[in-house]
Amino acid sequence: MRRVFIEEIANFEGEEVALKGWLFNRRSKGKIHFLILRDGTGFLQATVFKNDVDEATFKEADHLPQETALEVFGFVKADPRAPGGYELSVRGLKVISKPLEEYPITKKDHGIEFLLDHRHLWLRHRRPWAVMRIRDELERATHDFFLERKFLRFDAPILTPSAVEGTTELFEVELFDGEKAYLSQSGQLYAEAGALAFGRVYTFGPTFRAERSKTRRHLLEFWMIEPEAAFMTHEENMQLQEDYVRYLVERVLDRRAKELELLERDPKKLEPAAEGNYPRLTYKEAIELLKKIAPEEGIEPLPYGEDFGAPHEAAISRRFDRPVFIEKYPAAIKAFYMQPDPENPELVLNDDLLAPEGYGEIIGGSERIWDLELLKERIKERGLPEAVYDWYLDLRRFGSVPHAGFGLGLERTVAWIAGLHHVREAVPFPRTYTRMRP
RNA sequence: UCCGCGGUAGCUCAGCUGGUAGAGCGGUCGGCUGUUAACCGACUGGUCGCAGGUUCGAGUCCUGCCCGCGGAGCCA
Repeated sequence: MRRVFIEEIANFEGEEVALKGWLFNRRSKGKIHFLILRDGTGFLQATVFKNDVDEATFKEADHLPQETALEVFGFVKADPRAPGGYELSVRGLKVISKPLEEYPITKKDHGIEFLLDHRHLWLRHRRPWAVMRIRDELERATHDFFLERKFLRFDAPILTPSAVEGTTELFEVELFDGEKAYLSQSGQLYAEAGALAFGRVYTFGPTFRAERSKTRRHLLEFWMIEPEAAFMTHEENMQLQEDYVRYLVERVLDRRAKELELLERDPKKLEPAAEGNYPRLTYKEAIELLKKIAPEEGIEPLPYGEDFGAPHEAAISRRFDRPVFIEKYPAAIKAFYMQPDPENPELVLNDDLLAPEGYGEIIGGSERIWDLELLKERIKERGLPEAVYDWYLDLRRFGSVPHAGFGLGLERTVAWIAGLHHVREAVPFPRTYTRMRP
């Protein structure tokens, strides 16, 4: 008998098959038991009729606890009463293992604290199932997109000697004899080295920020995709970002419709993002827009020269049906390595991409300073230790070229596309200011 | 770090001006031939976050601490 997976069950209508998985839920109706099975690829209803199986099997099926591991044999039937349109008409079953204790996650009413305490088990349930499959799709789409564009996958180190931007808090790691290293907060500087070696690269890896942040947009450990390309201009950088995000959304709409439906995420809200034509505001225009909409959004307008807070970003992003760029910020509030705008050296050639519906920033990018003297000057101005950037300055000493790149936060992108309230649901085992377990 | 809210059964919560600890869900057993978080009946279930104080008496009032949740700042 052929072993099949729930995902492909429709291909086996009328056939007798074997299914290996777990009991997700059980309902009984006298002479029929309904077993809801899961096998990782999906969820399927199995019916056990009294007349279809021997007496012992019928009785056993009515007493299987939730999360029993089992192998089920039966015929695949199309039935409109079955969720998903197909069900398994059971002829026999074999228990592989029974739970030793009562399974803690029940059918309803759990708070987020309890669920996160049991994240290792919660992952078996519908919502995490849908979210993780969307995350997986975004990861695969990322590799496909950059492969098509001839970007080399380039892994940046995780243990690093110092901060990239010198501002954010770092997690310290003890090496040998009192020597210290830090967990990477960005692969960007290394991606720049890669861009000058391979032309176009992207990193895809974990990054760490030791910030005592307690918001729906922050994790201590998150995954970032950081493309970097030699000779790429600010304009081309923004176009690449738009193409990339568009591609991600298209892929999820195309291949993860079922998961979106399960999450009650309306695909119509994502369709504009799959079309492109992302609006572009300059920092100055964004400040003006905020002045206009502040009263109805119930926020304070922002004086020119200050960086947007979360409520400002949310307010701006709510005005558009698709992601919106904000470009050319004042140099003073941005990182040291950003290239000045030739039209106004007070500004830099950078951009943030804000996801709609109030989700806010998912990308930060810029053209990088490629002139050695200017870069040295900026490092000095910010009071950063020049010695640690010595190798980075080498990139400007030997065959320096204009180049640009950006970083996309994976969990924030998953949260937006899947319609989640908090990024902690966008990663299998979230690490936050208040949570390190399981 | 700051502001706000909370911690009572395995889970989600109620518990009024202080007076013998409650419900629903879950679990177990039984019933039911199409359930959709099924339904019906019975049974099962407590260190009221921790420590101290006030009181004849504290889940309830007071003080301190711990933990969590929501938000801010910082950022992707």
